[in-house]
Amino acid sequence: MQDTRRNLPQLLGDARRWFEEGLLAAVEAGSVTPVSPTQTQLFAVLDSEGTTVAELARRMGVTRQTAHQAVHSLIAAGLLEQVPDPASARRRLIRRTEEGERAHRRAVRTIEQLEDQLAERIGREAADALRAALEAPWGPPPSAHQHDAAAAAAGQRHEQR
Amino acid sequence: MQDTRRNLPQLLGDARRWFEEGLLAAVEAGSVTPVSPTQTQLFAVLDSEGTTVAELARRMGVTRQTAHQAVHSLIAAGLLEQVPDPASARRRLIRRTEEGERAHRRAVRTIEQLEDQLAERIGREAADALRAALEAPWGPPPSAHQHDAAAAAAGQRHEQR
DNA sequence: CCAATGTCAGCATAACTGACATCA
DNA sequence: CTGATGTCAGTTGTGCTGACATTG
Repeated sequence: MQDTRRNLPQLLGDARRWFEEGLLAAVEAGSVTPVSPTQTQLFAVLDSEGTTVAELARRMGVTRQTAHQAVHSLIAAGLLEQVPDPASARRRLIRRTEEGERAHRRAVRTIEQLEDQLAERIGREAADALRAALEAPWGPPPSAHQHDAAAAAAGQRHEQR
Repeated sequence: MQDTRRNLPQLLGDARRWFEEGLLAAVEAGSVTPVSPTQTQLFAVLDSEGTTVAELARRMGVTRQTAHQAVHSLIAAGLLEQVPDPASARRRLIRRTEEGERAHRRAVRTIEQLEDQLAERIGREAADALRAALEAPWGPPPSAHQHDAAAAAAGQRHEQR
């Protein structure tokens, strides 16, 4: 039974898992920092100036409540902190603590190393092509109910409901 | 702030979501077949001759129980059926029903169309390069310490416990 | 008796929706 | 007042572990 080559979405999922397993292994080996996939993503969308929970939720594509919970657990872990926004009393900015900053840098370096290792295995060209293809503007998923044209124009392929 | 370019794992995740959203939208538009990501994967690992639940679990990289549950819900939906294995009474083969077969073919076609649409948007070369890079043998995730050498020798980048 | 299989039950986690108080 | 925000629930779905009967 010819499966018309392997499933592209499945291949993508496997590839992501490859990275996440590598990252997880490295993190577990190097420290006791508990890292869930969600927390990884949270760190990825965090900027160093500080961000509100609602904004983080939008970037991750989840609800405020979900983001709130993820942030909460990371605050409990000592990696994030909440500071009042000087510009507005109702907002609270989420920032990395010292330790969170260290953990983040470590994670970024690990991912870079993984990418390098990947290049060694499948060739630098293939790895670069992979990144290039992924970075290209894919636009919104086709036939996804299209008032999203606006969101597409907004540039990202995140949807913010 | 230069984030050393975007996160490769994150890009992979976004790409997969692009496909899954497209598939979901198409399926929802075309029929009432409820499709969860797990069920998608289940169909992907199913072969037309029929397979046992335990085997499916191994292919998906989950426990028998998890696979069993996924299969169960799809049986309830009328897409799969259980038939006794003529070769062994303790085994029961999982197969697609007529309707399941149709749904599967539709899904496969949809994914192909999505891939074509992607090629239109980012260029055929980039799309082919993407697939080529993903299909290349990545090997086991690095730094997954050395007792994994055995698992690596086992061949796949699935782990089967 | 042993090993693999199919299945039932309980638990944990992570996403969601609902509701509400607060403040610009 | 309206709307956005932060937060506290409750709910659902999906995966896991534990346990057990069946069968080769």
